[in-house]
Amino acid sequence: MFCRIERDDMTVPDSVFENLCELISSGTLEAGQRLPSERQLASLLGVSRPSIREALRTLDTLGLTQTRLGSGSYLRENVASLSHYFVRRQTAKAYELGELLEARISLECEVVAFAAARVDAEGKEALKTLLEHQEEMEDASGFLKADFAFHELIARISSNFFLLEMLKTVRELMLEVNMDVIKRPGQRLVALRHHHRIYEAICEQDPGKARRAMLKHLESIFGGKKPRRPAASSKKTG
Amino acid sequence: MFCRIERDDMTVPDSVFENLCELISSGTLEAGQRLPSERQLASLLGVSRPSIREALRTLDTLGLTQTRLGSGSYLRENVASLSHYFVRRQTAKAYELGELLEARISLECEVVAFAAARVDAEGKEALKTLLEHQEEMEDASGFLKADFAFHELIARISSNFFLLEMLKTVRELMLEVNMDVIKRPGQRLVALRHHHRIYEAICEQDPGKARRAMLKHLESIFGGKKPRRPAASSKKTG
DNA sequence: CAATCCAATCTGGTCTGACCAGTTTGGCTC
DNA sequence: GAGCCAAACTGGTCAGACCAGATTGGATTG
Repeated sequence: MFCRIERDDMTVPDSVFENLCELISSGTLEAGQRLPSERQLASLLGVSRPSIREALRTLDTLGLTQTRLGSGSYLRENVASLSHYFVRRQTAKAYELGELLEARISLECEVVAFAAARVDAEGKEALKTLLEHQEEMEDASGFLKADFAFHELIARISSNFFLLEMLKTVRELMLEVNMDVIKRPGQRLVALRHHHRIYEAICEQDPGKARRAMLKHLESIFGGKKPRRPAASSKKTG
Repeated sequence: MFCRIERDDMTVPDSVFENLCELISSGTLEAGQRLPSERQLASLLGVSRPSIREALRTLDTLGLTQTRLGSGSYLRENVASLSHYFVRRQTAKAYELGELLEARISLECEVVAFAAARVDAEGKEALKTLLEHQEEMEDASGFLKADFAFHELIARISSNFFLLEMLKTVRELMLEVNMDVIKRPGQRLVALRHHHRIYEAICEQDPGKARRAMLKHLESIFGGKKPRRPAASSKKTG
């Protein structure tokens, strides 16, 4: 199961890191599962504990694992998210809300267009199920969760995992704002209606329509907060 | 200059990390500059060397610093780039070229539209200078560099640093492909002509035109390689 | 005097072994 | 059977040592 791969140009912790990455990507370790203890890993890989710790630190920094004192290192459920990276980096650089919003709108519109072009029967069915599920949500938190799921599913249907990750990152960075927005009275009904329009456009496999529906959705939701957005669609002239 | 900040819920390396981040973001340390040695830092902050090493490892992982054996840890010039993060993570997850290409096209088109809407006289002047500089480039490597600079300047003019970072990441991940493409005969002249069109559209502050010019540019450049792109612009119907 | 070379001394890389502080676990008590 | 407590885990931190690559400055040499 474990074997130490040695490359000349690589430090010991780096090679340990690669070993662990392989274990993760190969599926030997499953989401949420605990990794062997530092001492066990050190013994198994034939290196010292500090080297293991540095490798684990890298995994932690990249958001692949989470380490709990006295308990162990656990594989994160959501390996794909970039947010940890950004959160850590915010110390060095913070993004303005306006930028995030703009980025989100840009990405969502692109992604939904791809989704509309690539959706299949299964995808339509899944979207419909999610939509019905969201309608039943009573509390703001549950609604927001369903909202995330809806947007994420669209991104998955788009089949572009790079855009998916970017979008996920933006959304997670905007978590608080989303929570504020969703609590506004009447907001949920509006959001649901918009989601239905987006869903319909995707079902009709009409990228342009889907894009416009998404744009309208996001602009209406964040309308009160937008500080600037002079060129959202492609036909305006500054 | 240095002081150890202690928070209960934070580990020693984490607090060291924050300290160093502050030094970086405050500008006390400049790009390219060498950090104090591990032993010095340990002594200054009153912690052990392993703790310092873990903090430095985090900085390295985040791409903020670069550590050279026997020499020291240096602040990276390009602190904002995400690419290191991705490169490291590729061990756990790799993106397909098609996805990257798609993401790049999406992002570039959005960004250039914003740039066209927000450009000022200074920005136009800078673009022109870059363009003239690129025309003088003889070798493929230099041309590619100038190409990067042109696209990056557009992203900067767009004033959205989040999109800028994403785009930068995509571009760096596609570095090899770009190199291959730029070596094709006649490719450079075509690229230059397209760049001129984009430049003109930005100068006219016409986001739609800029977007179309950019789309044409990228699709023509990567045309031979594109595996899929059914919904690039906003008016097509799948 | 200038260029060269080499050794002292920096730097990071790694290991050992120890101790502290939380968490988990299993057996003991009630 | 439920609750509790201690032993045996786990990660967190430290000290000190040694190796290997990089740097530097003085001694050597042209």
